[in-house]
Amino acid sequence: MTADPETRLRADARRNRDQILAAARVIFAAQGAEVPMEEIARSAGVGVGTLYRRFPDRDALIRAVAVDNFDRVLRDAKAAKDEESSDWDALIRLLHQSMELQLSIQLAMVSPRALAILTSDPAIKALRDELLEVMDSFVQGAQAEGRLRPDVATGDVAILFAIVLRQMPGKSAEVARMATRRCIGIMIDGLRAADSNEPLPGQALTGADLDP
Amino acid sequence: MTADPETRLRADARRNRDQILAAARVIFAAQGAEVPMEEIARSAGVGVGTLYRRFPDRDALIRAVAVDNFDRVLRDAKAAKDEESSDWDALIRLLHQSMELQLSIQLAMVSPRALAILTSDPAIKALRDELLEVMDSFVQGAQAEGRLRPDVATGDVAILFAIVLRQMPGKSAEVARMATRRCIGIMIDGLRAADSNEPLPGQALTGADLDP
Amino acid sequence: MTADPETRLRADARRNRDQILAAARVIFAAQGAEVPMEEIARSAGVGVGTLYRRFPDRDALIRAVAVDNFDRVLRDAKAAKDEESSDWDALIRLLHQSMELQLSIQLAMVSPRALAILTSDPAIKALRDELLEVMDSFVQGAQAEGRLRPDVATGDVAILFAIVLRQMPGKSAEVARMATRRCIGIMIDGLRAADSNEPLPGQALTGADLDP
Amino acid sequence: MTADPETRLRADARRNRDQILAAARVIFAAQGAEVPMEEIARSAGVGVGTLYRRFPDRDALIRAVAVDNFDRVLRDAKAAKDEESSDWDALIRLLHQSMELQLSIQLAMVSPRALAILTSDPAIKALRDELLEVMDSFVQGAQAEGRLRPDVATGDVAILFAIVLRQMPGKSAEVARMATRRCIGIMIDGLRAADSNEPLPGQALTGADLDP
DNA sequence: TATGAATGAGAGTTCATTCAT
DNA sequence: CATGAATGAACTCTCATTCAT
Repeated sequence: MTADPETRLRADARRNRDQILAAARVIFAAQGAEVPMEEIARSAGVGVGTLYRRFPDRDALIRAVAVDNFDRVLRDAKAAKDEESSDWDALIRLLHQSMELQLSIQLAMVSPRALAILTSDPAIKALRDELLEVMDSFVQGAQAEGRLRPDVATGDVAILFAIVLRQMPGKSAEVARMATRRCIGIMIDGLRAADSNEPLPGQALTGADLDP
Repeated sequence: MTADPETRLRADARRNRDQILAAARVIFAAQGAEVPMEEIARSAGVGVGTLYRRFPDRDALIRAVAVDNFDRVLRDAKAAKDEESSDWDALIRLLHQSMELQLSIQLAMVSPRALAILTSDPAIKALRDELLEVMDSFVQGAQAEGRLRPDVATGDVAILFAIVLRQMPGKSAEVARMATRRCIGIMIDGLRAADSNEPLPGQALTGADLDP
Repeated sequence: MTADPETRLRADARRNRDQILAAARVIFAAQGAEVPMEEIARSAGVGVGTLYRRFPDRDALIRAVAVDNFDRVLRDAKAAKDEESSDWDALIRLLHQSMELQLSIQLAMVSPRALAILTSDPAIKALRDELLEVMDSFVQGAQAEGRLRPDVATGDVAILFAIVLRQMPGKSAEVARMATRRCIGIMIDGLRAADSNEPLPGQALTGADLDP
Repeated sequence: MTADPETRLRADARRNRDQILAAARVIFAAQGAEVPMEEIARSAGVGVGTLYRRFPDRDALIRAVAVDNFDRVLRDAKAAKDEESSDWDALIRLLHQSMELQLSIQLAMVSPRALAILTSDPAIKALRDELLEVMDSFVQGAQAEGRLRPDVATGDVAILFAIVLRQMPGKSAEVARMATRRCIGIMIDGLRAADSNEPLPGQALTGADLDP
């Protein structure tokens, strides 16, 4: 009955792994996934050798960061489901809360390289699919509640998430945060069910439309 | 009697310059600004040396592509101003039409490096400022027409543009185009003046808020 | 308890550093300071990467070689001071002995580039100034002894050193060595105090005259 | 009876050739023989193409500059022979006068590359040999006159010339000129016949010793 | 096991030389 | 014939990854 490999790490090794992951998360979010490995190691307070012992190459590190990140968002989503009284409110809360998402997005959308890595990893695909399922329940529920416009599907909402949450480099953290909040507000108004809306072009995008 | 240096190039040099610019535009848009110079040269059908003769280094090439691009968008914006019967319509048209913008956005927002280059170039700043002025007239006009919600300013709209138009790597061109159009539709609905809107948080963002 | 960074290198790194310095010394002396870095690395038995890890760029390597070299000459000069019974003899010995000087000279006088690097480095300037001081004491002493002609100063002597010791490329080592020894002999005769000498033109050159 | 190819050049071509040669002489003397061809062309006021039409490659240009230069020195030497009343005086005059030599020296001694080119060109070898013959007559005559020390031969004197006349980069033209004159003075004193001289080591170096 | 040194492939850039205008 | 554009090999430097200490 051996446990998950990560579980068996010695305490210090464990600590190293966590520090590396935390450092990589911060650096990836701020500068993208192409930073020198040495910089990540330094910022984690370990040598490159240690980094490579834990993550055999850059891809593995990117994957680990992504898994960690999707995990957090998924936990957020489930909490929203449990704690909010309507699906519309859960959706809105997730949207407002998930700054975590920014990193997934940054990773997934900024470099074709990172994207290729992520979409080819089954563990990540599983997490993403699970997240899409939760969102799907939000979307359908909110439409049933009459609060989400009926001509969108989960894919539309996910893309809007992704788009709005992408990092805005070069703005001060202050401005970026406020701008993001305002954009989310506008987006939510655009998603709200309303008679005046002209129908959107094309077909509603489902979760499946987001694949490769 | 213009003496623009570009004008004085020999016919073949001119052709090469244009091909390089076109190739760089396509490649930057698809893969970001960090692609090997050799790849750009090859795709333009010239040797690296030629590329470097026209653009002394990568920064110069990025700048040239950006200038070219802002130029096009600015022309679009002016055409919209002249040909549409209301400012709201002009704004909508610019938004729908300016796929060109995608490249500016890609360049400006994807890599911190490209951003630094662009914001430090006065010619580009001038073009950007001019574009913001045109958009400002659209925004104020559309608000006067009662069709654009009053709690946004030009900065908000520009950021939404930027955000929505960023390339979505990894999706097929087909899906990406449709998704973008749908997102724009939702965004426009969110921008439309409506009684039901809750007020947005913070202050309306002006063009000036977009600076460094 | 010195903490000189060089002292803290791991044994193998230390060895490599020394080999690189030795190889560079030989190659710079033979071919000037513009040789491909790869050639230096190969001749030191390491990869380019190693060379660049120790010396961040060519300039740093040139500087390190120059410091090393001035150090040796300075040691020679001090030994001459301590061990010879007169200043004239010390001067003559230094002149005969300091084949080391050839490299400094080669570096300092052959390429404008190397010259610029060296004159802008304070550590090197300090060593050079210290060497000039020792030579100055030789010169003044030997003049007091009545054995060095009175119408020269340290700058004259230093320039003669520099000039005579410059490498003669293309001659066999054998011929070059002999030719240098003969030139030094002639030069010494020219420096010897003698009634028959016509006065030299201009003012005696001091060490200060050698600055930029 | 076609003339020397150079003679048949059209007037403008002739002018270009001369300008290139003059520019190259100046630049080689100041910066060595490794300067970009484009810089030479620019400074001559022609395009690179023109430079290459006249001189098929860099080696040819170096050779042409060297031939031109040896020519001048040889003319100087012959004038000295004709106009001075003793061989010693002719030798001294040549030494003082031949700043021209600086360029030959610069070319011949600074870069192994230039040296290789020069020693392999028969036209240059011929000129050099002719120059050595004239100097040889000076040396033997001056020794017969009892004014030049008997333990040197033409090779020694030529090497001293070469050594002393090499450019001193980094000094102001003012200082460099004065320093050179003073060094020549010391050297001449060292060459003067005198009882006090200790014999030089080794054998007197003849012109033949200067080969490869 | 952790560290940081060594390696070498590859990217950016320069420049000698050729060739179209 | 003059010009300056185009080419590509060579060089400098960086960084992912491996390996000795």
